[in-house]
Amino acid sequence: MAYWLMKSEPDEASIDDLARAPRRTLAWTGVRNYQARNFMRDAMQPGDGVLFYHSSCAEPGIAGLARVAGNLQPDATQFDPASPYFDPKSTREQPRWLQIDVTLERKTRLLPLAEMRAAVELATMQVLRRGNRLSITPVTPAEWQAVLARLDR
DNA sequence: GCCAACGTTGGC
DNA sequence: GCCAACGTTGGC
Repeated sequence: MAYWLMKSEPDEASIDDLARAPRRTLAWTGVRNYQARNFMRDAMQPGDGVLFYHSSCAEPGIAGLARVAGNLQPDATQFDPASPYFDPKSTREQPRWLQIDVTLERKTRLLPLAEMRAAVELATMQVLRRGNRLSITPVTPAEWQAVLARLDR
């Protein structure tokens, strides 16, 4: 089993939105970066652990634990001209972008970005790398365990 | 709102 | 294939 960190802007999809969703599951749409898409396509498996991260907000940080539920398919928003994620270069025959379902495991205390940066045992996390902009990044088992240990404090 | 960092685009 | 210009991300 693998682990991931997935960024979401709480204005669009927050941990509470996920908690309120039917079966506590949301389709992860709007990924428009090839590297992140390829993680969904090639590496993410149902059951994988997910650190749900709030970005571009007042209090960025990890807000909960989730799980990859599967159901990989073309991202519906790329075909919708009304959507900010509309991609005119994408076709139903050859879709560019994918979505995958994510299910909430549990909401946690917020683990703020500042605390993550200050934590020696989390220093290797990709999301903390300077200039990192990937919305999906792999998390090592050691990092996962370290985050869990810290969340339960 | 600012700005550094990065990805993508498109001319050549 | 190079690379400058541009757009986006995301913390502050």
